Amino acid sequence: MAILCGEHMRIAKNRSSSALVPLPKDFYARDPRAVSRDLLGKVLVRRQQRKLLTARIVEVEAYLGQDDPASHSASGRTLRNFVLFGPPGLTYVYFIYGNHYCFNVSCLPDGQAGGVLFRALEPISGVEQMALARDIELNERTDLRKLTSGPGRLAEAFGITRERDNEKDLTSKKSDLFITDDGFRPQRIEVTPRIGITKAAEQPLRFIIAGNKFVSK
DNA sequence: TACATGATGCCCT
DNA sequence: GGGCATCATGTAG
Repeated sequence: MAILCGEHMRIAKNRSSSALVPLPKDFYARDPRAVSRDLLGKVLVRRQQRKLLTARIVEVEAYLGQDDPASHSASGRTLRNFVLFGPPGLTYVYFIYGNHYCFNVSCLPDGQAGGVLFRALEPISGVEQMALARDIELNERTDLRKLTSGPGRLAEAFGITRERDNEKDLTSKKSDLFITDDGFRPQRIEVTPRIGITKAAEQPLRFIIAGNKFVSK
């Protein structure tokens, strides 16, 4: 597949003999800004039957919790957002605009609300499965950004739904959804205001790998 | 029980 | 660049 080229090819080869290890709970038990920055360049992994879907994290947003007016946890714990108040490293998946799921991970120690929204990924493996899930025809002219560039798109490409994945432990070795470190380090990270919000819209809490073409917008 | 709204994406112009 | 589908959720009444 053409997507496996350059840096990705080298890393894929280096990694092929070692096991895929989920990032530990400690990684997520920190301020969402620190987690956001350190998530850039890591790899989201989905085990799906016999297939392995992997993609590099290139764009995320930090949501700070009860002091952040734009955060779902701003007005306290509810049936929808309870995961954000619980232990770190758990998925928070919600349904939005009657159409899309958004995929987040809880941060900070148990009892403190906060999380990171995944906004864009760069596919590494399982591109055919992602295209199938997104109902996109795959050929030499396909713009691969349509697969995973945007929060709703990446959730669909990875088959992430609230029913299936909410409150899932991303740090468990048994999980079919987790994040791993393959050694890749972004050259440069940019920080910008968050996308699509009205409250606290000016705060620089969106983190992107500079120059990566899979970043949304 | 009713209603307003949204951490989006797609299609049309 | 703008309009709009579509529904789970939270909150008001």
